[in-house]
Amino acid sequence: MSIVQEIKAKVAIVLKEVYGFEAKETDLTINSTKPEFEGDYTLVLFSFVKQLKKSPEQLGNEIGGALVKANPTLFTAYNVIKGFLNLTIADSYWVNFLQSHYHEPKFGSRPSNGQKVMVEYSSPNTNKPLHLGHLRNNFLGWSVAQVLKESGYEIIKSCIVNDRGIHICKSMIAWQKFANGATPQSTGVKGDHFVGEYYVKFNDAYKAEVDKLVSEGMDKATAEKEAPIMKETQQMLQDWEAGQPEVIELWKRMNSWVYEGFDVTYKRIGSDFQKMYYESDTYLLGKQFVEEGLQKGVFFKKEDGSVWIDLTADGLDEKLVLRKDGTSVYITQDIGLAQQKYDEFRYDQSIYVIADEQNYHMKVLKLILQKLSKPYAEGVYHLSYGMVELPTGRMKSREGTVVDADDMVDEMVNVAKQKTEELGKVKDFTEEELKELYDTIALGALKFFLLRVDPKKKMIFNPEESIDFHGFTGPFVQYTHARIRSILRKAADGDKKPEAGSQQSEAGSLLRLEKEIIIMLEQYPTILDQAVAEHNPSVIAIYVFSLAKAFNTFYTEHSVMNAETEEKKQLRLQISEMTANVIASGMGLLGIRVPERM
RNA sequence: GGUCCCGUAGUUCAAUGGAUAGAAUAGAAGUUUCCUAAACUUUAGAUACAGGUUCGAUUCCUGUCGGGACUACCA
Repeated sequence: MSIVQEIKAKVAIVLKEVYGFEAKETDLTINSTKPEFEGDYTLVLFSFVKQLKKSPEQLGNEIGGALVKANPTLFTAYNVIKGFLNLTIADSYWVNFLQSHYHEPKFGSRPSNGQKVMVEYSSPNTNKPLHLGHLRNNFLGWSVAQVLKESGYEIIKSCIVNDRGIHICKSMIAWQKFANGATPQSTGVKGDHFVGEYYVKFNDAYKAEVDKLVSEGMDKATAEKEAPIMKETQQMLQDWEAGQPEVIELWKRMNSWVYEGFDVTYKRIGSDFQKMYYESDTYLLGKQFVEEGLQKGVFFKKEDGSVWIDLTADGLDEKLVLRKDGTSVYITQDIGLAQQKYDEFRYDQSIYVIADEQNYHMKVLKLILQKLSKPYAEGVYHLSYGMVELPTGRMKSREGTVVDADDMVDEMVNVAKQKTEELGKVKDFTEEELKELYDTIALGALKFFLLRVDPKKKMIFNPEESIDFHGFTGPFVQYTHARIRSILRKAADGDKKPEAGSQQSEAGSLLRLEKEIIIMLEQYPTILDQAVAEHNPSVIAIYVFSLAKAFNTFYTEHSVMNAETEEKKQLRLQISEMTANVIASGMGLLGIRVPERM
């Protein structure tokens, strides 16, 4: 039980015994006490002033007095300011907490709760390389999965690859026309980038053809349909669906280039999946549900044979689920895939990490599944995240403003290398160690940058200002960790190691900065609960930064190894060790490694 | 047109309806015979606008203004 829960329980007892008032958990608001007041935690009194018909001051004094009297070892003091009851927790409580947990590397993790959650994320198209937006998706999906895992859920990470469709055929047509048989091997270009180049070439050629037709007097809409290269592409899609061997072979060949490229990127950024789905396998799956929906009266058929669902009662529109030619659309495929995932894994919850431009689509998907009475419908959760934008607005591939994922990582590694060399603190590192350190710092900076913002909100990335290594950043937290590890190494080298429980209550009263850190450490499990409830890793990033910041302040103010007494030294070593552990765990949940030295 | 989201320091981000709206960065001024200065300290700077609900509103409601997404027999 966290200290806040404990305070709430004690307050509830007092309210009942003194006033005969049954307080609900939600009636009680406990906040951290503002630094300008005396105390650690604060009970907000206004909410039951009315029911108890007393002034806030009187109420505060009565409750405070009763709390201290009933729990003299937990509360040592209280004061009332306006409607706020500030409570001071006994130092012995904090020291006791520290001594029972400082040596746990996995403090905060929970045992299995038997729930199974699928997390679908990344979901790339095989016609172009990953960009900055994909990185946000990948980091977010991976991190949310990891946070859930740490909290006791069984996790299956999955990925649906959009490997077919008109956009894939565009790269294929362009390759046929312009490549002269070139390959990633012959050109030395990474496979996904190689294919992406032909996607760009298609668009250039297409635009030229449209412009030409328009200049010959055709209107734009017609020209866009009539451009020869587009007609060829559509023909190729039909050939693909018909299974024409040459087209299939080219498709496989080009996709395999892309996968080789993706593998490199995924490995580098730490994305992994237990289950891959390919749209080429799943795009026909949903059709059987059309019949089911018609029978259940959930769907209806129009005169032309197309099938729809009426969602106007739910505030949405009519939505097509089957074309008049009998082929399925995107939403139909998603229904099929949801069923296939459920058949295979029997999940309790299925999280889709998809950008917020698809909010409407995902709402429709869940509604349809509910109306079809699917047992898994309620477990469908759209983890909607905002787009990464440039200061000038959205990234547009046509305008060449897309920030490429591989380039981004490369650039970060270069900055990390340059910075590290400037500072010259790890001159004794081997080539290998240096390489690993640069990667750790570069990805730490990038992941922290993308995860520190609430996922729901769109965020702006300015390529002009490269991602900083100072302040509210990954490297700041990593640096703090390295500093602490340095102290702990020195302590281990020197005299005896600290022993749990041996110094209880001998360290004297806690200094303000010591207590501040212990209070924060105690809050870590509560922070994890919040991250789970909100599907939001940013609360961990913010927390871990605050903790590192608090430690740095403490570190400047007080010496660990040259503490005033041996007892203080042991206490501070315990604070240091636990802070390092919690930083490492929290960063680990963000997918960020922490170095021993930097 | 309809549905939804968003407007907080110069900039990028915080704030379960709670105390004097927090950080970071950029700006100004400082700190290194002492555990890593990728650090620390001090300073200045913001809730788009107008109403309403409330003991209390950045937060909830209404309206105005501004920005964005979605609204395809594309995926």
